[in-house]
Amino acid sequence: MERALQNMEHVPERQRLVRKLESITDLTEEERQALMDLPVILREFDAGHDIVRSGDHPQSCCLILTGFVCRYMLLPDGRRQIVAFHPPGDIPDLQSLHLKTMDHSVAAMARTTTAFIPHENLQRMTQRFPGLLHAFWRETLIDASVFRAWMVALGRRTAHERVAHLLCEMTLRFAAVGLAEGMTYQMPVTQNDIADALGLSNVHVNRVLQDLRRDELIVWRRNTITVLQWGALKDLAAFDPTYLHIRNLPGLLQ
Amino acid sequence: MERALQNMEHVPERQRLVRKLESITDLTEEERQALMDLPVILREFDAGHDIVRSGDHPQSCCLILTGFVCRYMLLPDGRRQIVAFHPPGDIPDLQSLHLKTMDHSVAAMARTTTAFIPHENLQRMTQRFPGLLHAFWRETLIDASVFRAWMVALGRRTAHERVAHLLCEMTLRFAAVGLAEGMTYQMPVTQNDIADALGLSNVHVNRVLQDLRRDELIVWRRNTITVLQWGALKDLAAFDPTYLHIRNLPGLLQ
DNA sequence: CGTGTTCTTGACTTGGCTCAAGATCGGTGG
DNA sequence: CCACCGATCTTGAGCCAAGTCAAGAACACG
Repeated sequence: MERALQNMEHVPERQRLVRKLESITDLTEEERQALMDLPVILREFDAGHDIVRSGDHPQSCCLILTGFVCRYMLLPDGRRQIVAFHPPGDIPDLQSLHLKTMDHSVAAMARTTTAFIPHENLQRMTQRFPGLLHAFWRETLIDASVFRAWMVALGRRTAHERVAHLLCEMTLRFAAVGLAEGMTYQMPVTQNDIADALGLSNVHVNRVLQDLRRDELIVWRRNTITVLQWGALKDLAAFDPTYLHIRNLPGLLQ
Repeated sequence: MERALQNMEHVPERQRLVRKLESITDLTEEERQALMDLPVILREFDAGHDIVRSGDHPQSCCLILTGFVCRYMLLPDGRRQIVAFHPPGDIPDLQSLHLKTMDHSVAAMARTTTAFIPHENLQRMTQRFPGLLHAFWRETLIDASVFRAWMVALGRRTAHERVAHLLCEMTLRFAAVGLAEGMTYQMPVTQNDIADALGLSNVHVNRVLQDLRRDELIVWRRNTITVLQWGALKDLAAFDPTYLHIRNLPGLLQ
């Protein structure tokens, strides 16, 4: 269930953290090495299981190695709002370094491998490498920037625009960590999950997706998404990638 | 229009920053002093004017000394989403330290005095006092936490719940920086602004507010808000203050 | 091949929107 | 001190985007 990572294990997966950080900031060779050498605990989670729970006081942060994860909040009567999605390379609860009580939960959307990094190891590393401290701060700031973009979607976009916007965002984020092949990527979410992320009902999400498929903007079969007409999708969403603060966007996706 | 702050000027207003940070973290005497001694540039803004604009590359952060400020984003067709409100003591664009391009704007909602703090001064101070660096990081993390709470409101709460939730939040935040007298505070926003913050129309906000007044949960005349029935408002909003990460909440407001 | 999950469809409902007009408020200048 | 004017608030009527409910189809997986 839970064990320390051995040297040379999961190297490509761990590099995704480096790649993620390098998509938003500069790292020195030393910093890259420090990240790869960070002692972590491996844990696996099945789809639908919570990785961290609202109210917890975590002692470590979880890096997603494989799989897919969401963060969500529940109202007392069970209404759910998904506030973020996280592909591999992300650390969804980085904030727990400073905010001791979790105000939301993190859940696996598919079978997920996580590397738990004890807070003390992170603290020690950021003391030694202030550059990494700033990289992590920057990462949380971009997190917040994405929240703002979602707020605009939730508050002021129509259902069609919201779905298109989410698809644009996820396309870029998967591409940024090297998990897209051209315009195709794997995102293991149900229409219900999309609904809870976009403040819609599952029925309505279904109808919107049918429209997008009918108009041949996307293909979405099982967990595989392909964007057929990036320009049209971008226009529909009024998508402006500035808020992702990704450097060196792939040319295709400008 | 714009000038350097003189010693001994605006001391109570500048202390609000200290007070704000102390509502969420511990400061040493040295850190408090460093904050008070920080060289800044004073600027005044009239209601409705932008303080920072989307697309800008600011070289300083703006501390709100007096007045009231919002952050907002616009869609190409003019739809507006307000993503945050900031009473005095807040630094709404603290993120510009790391994210060079503003992805949203900051606007004055009433005549507002700001203290612009050059990035280099902030950098120097946080190098000297790592505790302040962590305080500022923490502040941006709480910012993000508030965004998440707003996302839940925008995505999953009814109009009545949204309005009640916003009122609960603002009551606590004004109280935390000493700008509330009991359950009364001054918040210079129009019903239109509330609508743009909550993803509603101004007409509907008007009707909801009438309900809240009829049920004697609140009084709202001009810019003065008084919460008459904190318990009932809290229940209606299903308000849980955890997400504000405020230490030592006033007992009244538990 | 059976079973639970996810997707799809239709029929109906509704919360909140739009439009438009009138009332009220607060600040300004004479 | 009052008259005026633009901004804000209020009200009513009609509408529509998206929700709810419920049942059936397709799918994935053991």
